Amino acid sequence: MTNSTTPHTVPRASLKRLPLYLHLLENLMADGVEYVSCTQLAKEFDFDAILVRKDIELTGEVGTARIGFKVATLIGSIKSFLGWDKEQDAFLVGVGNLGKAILGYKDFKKYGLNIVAAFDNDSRKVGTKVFGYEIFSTSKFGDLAKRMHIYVGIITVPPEHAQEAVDLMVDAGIKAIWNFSPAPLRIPEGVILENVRLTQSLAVLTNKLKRVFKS
Amino acid sequence: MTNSTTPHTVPRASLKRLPLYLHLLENLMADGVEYVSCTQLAKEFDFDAILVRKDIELTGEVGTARIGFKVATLIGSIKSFLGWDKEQDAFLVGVGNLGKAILGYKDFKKYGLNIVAAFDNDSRKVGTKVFGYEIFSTSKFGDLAKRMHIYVGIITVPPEHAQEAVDLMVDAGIKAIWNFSPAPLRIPEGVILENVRLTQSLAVLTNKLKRVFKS
DNA sequence: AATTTATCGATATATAATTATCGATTATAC
DNA sequence: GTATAATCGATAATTATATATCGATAAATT
Repeated sequence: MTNSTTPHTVPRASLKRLPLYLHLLENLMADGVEYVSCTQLAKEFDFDAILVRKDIELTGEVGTARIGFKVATLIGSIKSFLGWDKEQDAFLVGVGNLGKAILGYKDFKKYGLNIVAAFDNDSRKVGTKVFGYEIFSTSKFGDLAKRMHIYVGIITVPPEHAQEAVDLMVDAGIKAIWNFSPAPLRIPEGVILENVRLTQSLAVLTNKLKRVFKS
Repeated sequence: MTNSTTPHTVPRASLKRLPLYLHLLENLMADGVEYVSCTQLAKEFDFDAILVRKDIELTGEVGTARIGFKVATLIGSIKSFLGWDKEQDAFLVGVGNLGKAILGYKDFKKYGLNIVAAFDNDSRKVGTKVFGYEIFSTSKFGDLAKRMHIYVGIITVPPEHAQEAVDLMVDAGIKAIWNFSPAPLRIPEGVILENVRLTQSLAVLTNKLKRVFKS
């Protein structure tokens, strides 16, 4: 279950495929399926079976020939490997359209992320509630983060305020930042920054589309 | 400006870096900067300068030694390479929290994506307006898409309805699908599918965080 | 019980992506 | 004017990632 031979560098690509497997495995589990092979998993995603096996290998899980992996324990291994087995509390800054959408998405809890409060600069928003979350003034961020031992911050502010939000979070002892703003951000050594950039994904789409129309 | 030596396979990673450069270049342009070198660009993102040069090479743009690239023409080359120089009309299906957030994000137009209408199954939503977009019944999708020559579809429905949305779009002649649902989707040959999976990004974040807390 | 088949883990190969090297070029400093 | 330094494009080397091969193993088939 635990992995004693974890390599120093986990391929980012593998890390991104594991949630896909997990999602499918949970469906299989719900359907009462007990065992699954890499071949089966691979078929679902049009991946190479060996690729899936190597990804699973990262989690430390071992399978049995001709049978595959036990669905229930594999789910546990992947969750544990991703850090989704124990809940991480998080604060969100920026209650605009995107911030609201994230607050409204209840499933993050299944992925170990528990948003506990939201913050905004706009005094008209402060004090209101969004999907059950009270909106606090950003001036309260540091105090509350320290008091509640929050280490994860989510940034959904407009790009021109994104660096401010980062600084606020860093000062408050935030260790990992999930950033949805398109601005390039500066963070000190030791703080983790993970960006969600919609325009990057759009770029891949439109570039491919361009070539479709060309041919 | 145009690129006669485009390789068959554009590295996806390059495609995702180009919008980063573009964003920065537009800021430089606004500041009146005329020329920029790969070294400068690389410094902004903590990339290797050679990596940036190779990415730019893909767009077909050529620079001059000791000077670099002309900001204005480089912006044009990147936009053209990404297919962002001419507008693509798009339909969005699924006006929930995320769908609304995307409808409210006006900047996509800058990236060549022009959302023209939104669709939802929920009869209570049909006929209402969200950020100026009228919400249509999904039953109207095919007709309107064909009539308006729409080739791009955006999926922001709950995962259990995502495949339906894909089928609807494919039947309507949609060529490229930008999918925000976490469900694994089946598409026919020739249709482009680009997924935005928030849980993948979250996986990278939490896995890194886990290792921070371990050490 | 022997044979076949699917799948495993381990190791090796191939492909893709990134980084390094090098000669050429052009502004800046002397 | 000549030397110096920065940066280019092109090519080579390195590293990372994905795929292929192979013996071992365990169920299914005969």
